[in-house]
Amino acid sequence: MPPDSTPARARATRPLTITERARRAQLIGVTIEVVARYGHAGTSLARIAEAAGISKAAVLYHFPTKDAVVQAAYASVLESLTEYVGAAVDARSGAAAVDAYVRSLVAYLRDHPAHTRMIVEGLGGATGSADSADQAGRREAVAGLVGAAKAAGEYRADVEPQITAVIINGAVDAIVSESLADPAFDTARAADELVTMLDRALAGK
Amino acid sequence: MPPDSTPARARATRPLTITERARRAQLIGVTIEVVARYGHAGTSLARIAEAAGISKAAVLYHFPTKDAVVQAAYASVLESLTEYVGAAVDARSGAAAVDAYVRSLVAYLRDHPAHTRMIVEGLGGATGSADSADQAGRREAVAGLVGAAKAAGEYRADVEPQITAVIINGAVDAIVSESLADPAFDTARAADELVTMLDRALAGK
DNA sequence: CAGACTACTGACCGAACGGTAGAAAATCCA
DNA sequence: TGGATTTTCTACCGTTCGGTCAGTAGTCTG
Repeated sequence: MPPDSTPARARATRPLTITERARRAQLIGVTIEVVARYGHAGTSLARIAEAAGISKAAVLYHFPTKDAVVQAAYASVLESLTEYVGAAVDARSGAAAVDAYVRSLVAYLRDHPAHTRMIVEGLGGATGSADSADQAGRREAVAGLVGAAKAAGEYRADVEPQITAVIINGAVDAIVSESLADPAFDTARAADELVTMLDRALAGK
Repeated sequence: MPPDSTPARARATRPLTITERARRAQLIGVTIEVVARYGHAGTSLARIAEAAGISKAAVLYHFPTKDAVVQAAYASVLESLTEYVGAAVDARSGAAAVDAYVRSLVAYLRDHPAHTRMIVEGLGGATGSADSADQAGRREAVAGLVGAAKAAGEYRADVEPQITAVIINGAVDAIVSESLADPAFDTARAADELVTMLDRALAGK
């Protein structure tokens, strides 16, 4: 009997049961689906519980609040995406790393529509995430890539990494959003086109 | 006594009173502010009414539903923006029109922060708008501009208008969003940078 | 001045929200 | 087997939501 007044797990990093892990994983999974389907505003505790086949109270037994569930789901998606893109980017350097960033991001999001919808929702949605911090981190990462390509002499000297990063991220996001709105949109071709444009615009002399 | 069961104005295009016009305009104005400040999810009928200094019922006297108020506000912003950008674009042709599109859009949104926040909110928000239709229209418009520049021989022959339009819109939106998150961000410089990049990437041989 | 119409209020409604309480299953361990 | 612990349930609470309703000042008109 630890002096743990909290009814929900959460406290003092107890070992975490098998059932606990399984339920958490399941709840995160269904929450991703629910947010992808109904949007942030349409994601209620009741809906998550129903999708998981348990009661609202059971959900709140595993997570302290509804927001905690959504945030965990969001973090899960972000981690998965970051790992995927990170692997692709780390395998190259210079301008090739920037190209890999564009292509892997588009590829990942094409292959994981639910994740994509959740992230797109989350970018606009207020509740769920560290939003602007995430975005700033992403910009810095890309700016780092651009800066490296510039330092390697592959990009022109007058390229401004921060601004370029904002533009690249915006272009990639637009390609992803477009493919969500119009499934017939050829994302791979669009990614190729973007890479070509970046090469012509940034490479050089 | 026309067979008009609807309590709210709305029906049969009656002349529309002075007070009516004034209240409508006021409600649209405060709704833009409220959405800009609290987001789509945080915009309740009560909040709109309070901001306008009248009761909820009074708001619903002038508009049939809450969504109608939000939609009217959204349409108002869109119309204003479209007019501004349209004027700038129509004054040029070819590649210069594309440049004007980028610059005027960034300029307008820099000068109207509340409008900007409402639009950015609206793009992600489910309730308010014809969202995807608006986006598609916007893409077509820009694709038309790109196509014209291409036909005029200012852009390379292998430029794909649709994909290019998606990329341009994404880049512009990213610049705008960035300036919202970081007021110190130099949007005019970013717009210049983007225009330069587009010139290098698309202009052609 | 009577009646109609405009513009509005406050009180209220049902539904949905996130979250809590207490008891009941299910499971584990001695 | 039996007591403790984990996991889940049903029932409920308070709040907020969009929206309705009956009534009422004020104004305009015949």
